[in-house]
Amino acid sequence: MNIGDVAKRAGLPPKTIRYYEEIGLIKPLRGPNGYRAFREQDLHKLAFLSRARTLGFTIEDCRTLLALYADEGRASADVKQVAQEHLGQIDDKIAQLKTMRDTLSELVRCCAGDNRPDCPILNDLAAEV
Amino acid sequence: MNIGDVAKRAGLPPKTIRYYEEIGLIKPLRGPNGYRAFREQDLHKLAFLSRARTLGFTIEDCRTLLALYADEGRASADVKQVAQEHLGQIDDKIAQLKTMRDTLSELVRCCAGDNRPDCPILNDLAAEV
DNA sequence: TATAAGGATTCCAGTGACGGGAAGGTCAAG
DNA sequence: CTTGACCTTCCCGTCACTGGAATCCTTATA
Repeated sequence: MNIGDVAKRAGLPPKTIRYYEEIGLIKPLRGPNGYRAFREQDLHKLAFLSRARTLGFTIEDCRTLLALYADEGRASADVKQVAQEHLGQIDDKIAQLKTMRDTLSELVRCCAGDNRPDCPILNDLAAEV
Repeated sequence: MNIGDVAKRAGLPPKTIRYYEEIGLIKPLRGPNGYRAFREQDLHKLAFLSRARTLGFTIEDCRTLLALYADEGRASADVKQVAQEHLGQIDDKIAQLKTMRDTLSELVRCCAGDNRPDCPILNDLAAEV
């Protein structure tokens, strides 16, 4: 398979696939013409990566997860730990965004949004320290 | 005021303040020794920026907001629009993170987390495309 | 007065995870 | 034989900083 085919099948841009090779996540073979020659196992890894990235895992997490996946003697506890830490970070991020949203939506609600200059949003931003 | 003083008062690292000058958000004066000489208005702008960044506005948004703040003849509608667009992006981000969290927490819940290799998290990631 | 600390300066490089685009090689169809 | 669709590598840009090196200025202390 050429990169275009795996790209479609894995749902990843060719650029991303080349990048994943560059950082050592996958190691596709090469044909005599210099083209990458992807095997089913490469596609499988790429699909794994695509899914993991969709769930927000970092590239380093993905590396760890791929290693655990390849390790038949892994403990599910190790996988769970990676996922739980990630989950914690997602929760932190959500909490942070919610705080922003609450403040912002209140400010937006209070703003007349007309052609006059007075604006509670700017007033908030410019509030004395 | 030297950069260390404004940094403390505005709650921003000196590095960030230098960066803000570099991209033209602030224009502090210079003393004869080459040190930046911050006026009250510079501090005020930095506090504004600090607050706006806390609310998640991009640097370009901040630039727009500072310009609107400086424009006595602004329409609050313009400010409101910037805030509303940002609010929309925050909401999108939250929704995306929530989707991740829901999937992830379910996977984590199903994972035994013991010393056996079988793991629903990996099974999900490795699911056929 | 020498010196040492602590702050200031600039400049360069790196972050994460790619994306854009140039310059060029390869392949299948007409 | 040419066209166009692929593929290759290489380098730069993203966003908003952060770290670190090398150097300069100021202030406090021995």
